[in-house]
Amino acid sequence: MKFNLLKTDTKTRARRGELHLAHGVVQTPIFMPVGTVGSVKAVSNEDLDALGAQIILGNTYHLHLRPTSEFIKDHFDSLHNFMGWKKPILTDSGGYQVFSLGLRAEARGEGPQLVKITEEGATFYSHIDGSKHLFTPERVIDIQRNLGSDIMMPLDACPDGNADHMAIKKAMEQTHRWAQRGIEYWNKVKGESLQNYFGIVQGGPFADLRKESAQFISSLPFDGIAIGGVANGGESKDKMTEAVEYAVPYIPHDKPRYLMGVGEPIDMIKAVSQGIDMFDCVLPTRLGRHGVAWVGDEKRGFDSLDIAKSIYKTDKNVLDEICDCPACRNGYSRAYIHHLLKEKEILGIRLLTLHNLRHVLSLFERMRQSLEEGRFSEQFKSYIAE
RNA sequence: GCCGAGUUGGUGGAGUGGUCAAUCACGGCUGACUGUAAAUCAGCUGCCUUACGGCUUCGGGGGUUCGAAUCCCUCACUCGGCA
Repeated sequence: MKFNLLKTDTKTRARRGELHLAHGVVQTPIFMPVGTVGSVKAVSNEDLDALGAQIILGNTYHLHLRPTSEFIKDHFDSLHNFMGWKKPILTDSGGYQVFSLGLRAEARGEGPQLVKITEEGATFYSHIDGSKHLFTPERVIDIQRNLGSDIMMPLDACPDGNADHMAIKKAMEQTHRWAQRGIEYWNKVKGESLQNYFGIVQGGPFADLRKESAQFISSLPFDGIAIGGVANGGESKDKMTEAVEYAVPYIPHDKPRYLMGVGEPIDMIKAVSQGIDMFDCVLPTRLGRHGVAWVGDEKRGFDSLDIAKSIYKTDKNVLDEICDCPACRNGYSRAYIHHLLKEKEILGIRLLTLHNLRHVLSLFERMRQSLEEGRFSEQFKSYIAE
């Protein structure tokens, strides 16, 4: 893989780059829509192309359970062929799923027996049929090799962000040992593979742990460095920003940096100013399905509208006057989309999903453009980190 | 005109003597959602009160009863059937 740094902002750590992958070049900073089970919910590949998506996510956990990575490998050779998506794909490792399954089980009082983490890996039970599975650093690489993604993520231990220092340190150290094993395995099997393998920094909200983790993960020959565990368990926005701040200085400049699971437009602008290149988040798609439209921009401010509320019943405006998404460009009114939501017509959530994805993707287009033209910190001054 | 069935909160519709301010669904309001077990989930939804609690309700009026949305009488209206 090649990561070209094209330009660096003079006032912030923001950078404009180019990620060369087997299925194409990704312009950074970039937002990656999430397509967990091999589908960005409610939209097609053609939609994603038209919206300007350059790379999407798939998930090891879900695709392993169904239809299984072996099925995809044997019958279609790759996830790309299976779903018909020609641009790059990043596959997440399932570490986060193991974490969130455990949290859900705990919330239901089922205790931790649903997920068990040992030195070997993470044992968990399928949410589909209850069958028992073991994810190890090696197994998770094999699954992602079967899927043929452009970027693979390693199995990591992803603790509750509100856990104490000792628990988060323990999870971080586990993540490091698994990272080491993953790298050793990958070096053994990768051969001429064009796939890339990123590392994940953990350490929760703690400066010492984030530094230690960033240094350790950066010392391994990963193709890029991700920062994980910043959007789990409802930490405050400040802690999110601080966690990035603690880690970034110890991540080398010549590797792409990926902030996992973030997020909201204003959080991503801030993180770009902190030197992050890549983002993914379910919010634009999930909120779209839940009736919410993201609107606004850095000039007017950002806002979100709950279109299902009755105040929009007679609103003839499009979702966002300045938006160039298919819903806004073709004049679909808030009143009509409100009606579609009330009727539970699938077109409603589809239009909102298209709109929210475009909202985010066009924000990144503006950030890249402003970086190229040297006015990033001016254009986004209200939203960048101090 | 006669016979029968019915009239419950924004809507549909339970309830057929006390545990009923009244199941439930829809609608309404509020909130949540961040590497997707989510086109999902949670709370509120007669009036007053932060709460405890209090108050007025089940077509109108009257009655029986310690006690009625539930039983009786009557009036009004709705829907069937017969004329």
